[in-house]
Amino acid sequence: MQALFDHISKFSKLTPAAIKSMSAVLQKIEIAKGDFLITEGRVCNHVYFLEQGCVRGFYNHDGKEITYWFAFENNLVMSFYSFSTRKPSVENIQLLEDAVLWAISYDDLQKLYDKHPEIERFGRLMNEHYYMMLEERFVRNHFTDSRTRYENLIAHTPHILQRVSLGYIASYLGMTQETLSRIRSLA
Amino acid sequence: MQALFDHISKFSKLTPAAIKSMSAVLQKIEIAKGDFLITEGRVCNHVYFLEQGCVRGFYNHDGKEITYWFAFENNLVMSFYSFSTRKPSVENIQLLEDAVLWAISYDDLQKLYDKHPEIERFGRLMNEHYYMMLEERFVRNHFTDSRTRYENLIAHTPHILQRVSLGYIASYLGMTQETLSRIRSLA
DNA sequence: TACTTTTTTTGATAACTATCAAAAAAGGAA
DNA sequence: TTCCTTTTTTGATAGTTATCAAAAAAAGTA
Repeated sequence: MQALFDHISKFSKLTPAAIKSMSAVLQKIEIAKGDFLITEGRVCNHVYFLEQGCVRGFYNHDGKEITYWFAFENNLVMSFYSFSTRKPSVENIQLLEDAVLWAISYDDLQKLYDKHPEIERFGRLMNEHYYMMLEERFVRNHFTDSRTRYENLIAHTPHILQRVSLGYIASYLGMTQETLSRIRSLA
Repeated sequence: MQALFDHISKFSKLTPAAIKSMSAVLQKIEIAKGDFLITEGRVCNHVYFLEQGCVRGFYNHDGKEITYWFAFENNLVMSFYSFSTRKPSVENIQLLEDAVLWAISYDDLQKLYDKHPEIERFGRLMNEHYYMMLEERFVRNHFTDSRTRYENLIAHTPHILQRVSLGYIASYLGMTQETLSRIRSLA
C-alpha cells in the first residue's frame, strides 16, 4: 500500500486524515496472468492501482482483438470511460503477468472526493497527467508511418518491448504483426 | 460571460461566491481570424473559453503545419501541456474565424482551485471529459484506414466539415489533401 | 465584371502496408 | 530431452496512400 501513497504524494500531499480514510477503503487484489480485471459489457466499478505486474486494454473489432494500451507498476488502471460515465465498458482489461493491485470502488472514491479536497486535487492532477500522456501518444502517432511509430516506441517507451509480446505491440502501434516483424528485421 | 457559467454548471454547481470570484478574474478577449492565441516556444499562461468562433491547434513538423484539433463554441482552449507543466508550448493556436473568448490566467485559476472546491471539482470533471473525448478519437483513428476515418468524421463531428477548409481537415484526419479529395469524390 | 489568390480536384507513379499462406524459431510441459 | 503449442518471421501479391505536377474550381478584391 505504501507504493500507492508514495505515488499519490508526487501529485498532491495528503493529510494523515485523508490517508486514513483512503486506507480504510482500499482492497488488495492478487490475480493471475491471463485473468480479466474488466470485461466489455460490464460497468467498471473500481479504479486499480497496479503495484506489481502488467496489463493490457483491448477491444474487439471485426473479430480481432485490438490492444491499445498497456499499464505497468505504479499506473492507475480502469476503463476510464465506463468508470466516469457509469455505462458498460467497451473494453477489456487483461493481466499479462501475475499482478498485485489495490482497488477503490467508484462510490468510495466519490466520498473521498467530497470529504478531502486534497484527494480531489489528486484526481484532477491525475486526470491532467493521463490526458497529457495520451495527447503525446496521439501526436506521435498522427500522420506517421509504421517505421516511425516503432522508432518512437523504442525512444519513448522501450520498457514495453521488454515485457509484452510482439503481437500485442503491433496492435498497440496500429500495424499488423507481419509489418512489425519486417520493420524489425530491416532495422 | 453567461455562456461560460452555463457551461460550467453542467459539470459542477458553483456557489454564488465562486461565481463572484471567477467573474472578477475573467477577461474578455476579441480577436480576428488569422490571429494567434498561442505560439510555439512561449508558455501558455491562460485558459480560454470560446464563446464565439472557431480555432485550430497545429504544430510544425518537417516544414509542414500539422493541424490536429479544432475548437468551437463552448470549448475550453489552451495548450494543455504548456499550461499544466509551465513549459514552452510546442503547438500554435490560430483563429479560423473572428472570435470572442474569456480568459483566466494560470495563477488566478490556481487561486480559484484553492479557494473553491467546486471549481476544483469542475477542473477535475473537465479533465475527465476532455480525456474521454481524446480517447474516443484515438480509438476511432487507431488501426483504421483513411476512408473510415473520414466516415467517422461525418458520423461523429460533421460540424467540422461545415466550418473548416479541407486542407486542415485532411491534416486533422492524418491524410494528405489529395487523398481526402479522392475519398470524397468516390463517396 | 475581370483579375488575382487560394482551395480543391485530377493524373501518374512510387512507396508503404495488409492479407493470405507457410516456414522457422522460441517457449512450455512431460 | 522430446513433443507440442505459441510466437515470430518470410514470401508473394493486392490494395492503399503519399508524392509531385498540373488543372480546375472557388473565393476574394479592385
